[in-house]
Amino acid sequence: MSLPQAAARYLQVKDFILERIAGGTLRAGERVPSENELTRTLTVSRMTANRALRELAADGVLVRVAGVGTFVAEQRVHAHPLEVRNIADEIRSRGHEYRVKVLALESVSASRELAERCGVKMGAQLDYSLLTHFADAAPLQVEERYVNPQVAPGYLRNDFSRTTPHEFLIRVAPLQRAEHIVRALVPERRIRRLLRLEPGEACLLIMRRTFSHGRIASVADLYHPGSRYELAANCQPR
Amino acid sequence: MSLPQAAARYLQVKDFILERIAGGTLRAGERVPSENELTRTLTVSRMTANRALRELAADGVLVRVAGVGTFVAEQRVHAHPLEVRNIADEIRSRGHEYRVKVLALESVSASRELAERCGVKMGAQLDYSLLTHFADAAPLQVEERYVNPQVAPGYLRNDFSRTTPHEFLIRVAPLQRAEHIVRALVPERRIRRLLRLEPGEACLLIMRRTFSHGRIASVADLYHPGSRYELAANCQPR
DNA sequence: ACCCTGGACCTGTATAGACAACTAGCTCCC
DNA sequence: GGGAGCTAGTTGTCTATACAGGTCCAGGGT
Repeated sequence: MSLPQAAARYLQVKDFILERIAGGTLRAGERVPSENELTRTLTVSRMTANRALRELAADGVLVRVAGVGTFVAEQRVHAHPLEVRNIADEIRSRGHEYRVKVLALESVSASRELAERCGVKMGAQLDYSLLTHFADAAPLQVEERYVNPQVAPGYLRNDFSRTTPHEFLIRVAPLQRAEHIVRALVPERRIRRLLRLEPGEACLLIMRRTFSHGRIASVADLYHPGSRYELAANCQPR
Repeated sequence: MSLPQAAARYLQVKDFILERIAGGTLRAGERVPSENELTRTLTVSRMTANRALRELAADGVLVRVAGVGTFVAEQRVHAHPLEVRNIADEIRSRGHEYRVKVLALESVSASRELAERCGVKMGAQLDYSLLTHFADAAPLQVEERYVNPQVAPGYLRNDFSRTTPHEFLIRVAPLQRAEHIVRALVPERRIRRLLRLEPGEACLLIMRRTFSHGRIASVADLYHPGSRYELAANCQPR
């Protein structure tokens, strides 16, 4: 029986910055408040502000120049092999119209199983979303996602019609590593209906965990209709 | 005209740890000196030691457990993204007995469709094999493969009980590049029976093309039972 | 017109001290 | 014998303070 532990102050500072970037108040190239300004406005010590800015810089979110200031980094493209690409781009690049439907968007308390998968304690709050991505009129992906707000804050306030979860996460919690497990299955009824699967149609499930700041930023189950989706991957051995 | 700037002390501490890991003094799972120990032995402040260990943990080199200590992280497997590993090794490494059954092994004439997929002219001769790979008694992969004898000769004479197609091809036609397409489906009856699928069970299909000497060496369809097989892939962006 | 020097402000680093939360092991008491 | 509670050690965080070095600009001297 304990009060929800207040987030560490350096995390609050990071959130302060990340929210302003995600919300558009701070744009690429712009100057973010200096350590001393943060010390005054957020009443934290300079070392705490320093840690926040330093970690954001290490993650590539900010760029720091000694003697000058700290700036929002230019957006960098994260195209690495087997990156499951942004579903919106993927759909648009094939000449279809992209549309997303938000079926759920809320904060949930982690069950034991979920907590283990997300690397948090049981009962911790996680941001949850359930989306369907459409190519023209046909559903192409059901995305069920849990986001750790400690790592990627502000997820629930994202406007998914403009920014896909993928895009949001890349911006807010720079991708360090991703883990994929791919399975084929005939899914439960809920997913079948959302994907409008034919009876007996299979489904490609990609279970994805993304890491940022050395922690799990997000856990996603991506369901795709077997008849209309395939995953391509190229390997260049070295 | 300045003396070579001494490295920051937290960097010296990081090096101290990294050198001991590289040199074998510290092995995976072993405990590294605590912050207080480093404070004493290296005469740095605890915050400096803390920063060094914290950053190494963020990089995945160390694992820290509050109240317990700091440990060298277990070696991360650096599997090539979506490299489909040798199925025999994969089965054996999970503690199962590997067995293969050769269902067909012959030379065939390429149909129009097949010729296109294999990058040869219609009617060209291709080596064909149909194998089932077993883990203990259960089929884990049905492998249907076409090999271009111009690129990888001698395929039909291979002893598959000793050398998997994968191993053979790697030896005969050095792998230059691989192309994968992954699909989920409920397969045709022939595959269902070979994989002993439950009614309505899905199947993970990996369609693989390997390139050698700039040409397509082999085209393979790898069918896996959805309930007993999953594909793992990790991405380390750089 | 040019230089150059100070000061203001910034990041980068280092330290000492403090408190919290957690863990493992020990002791003590029942 | 076993459970409760204490304790030492560990990580995690926060603060106040200090100094070094980089950058930029304004103002003054040449």
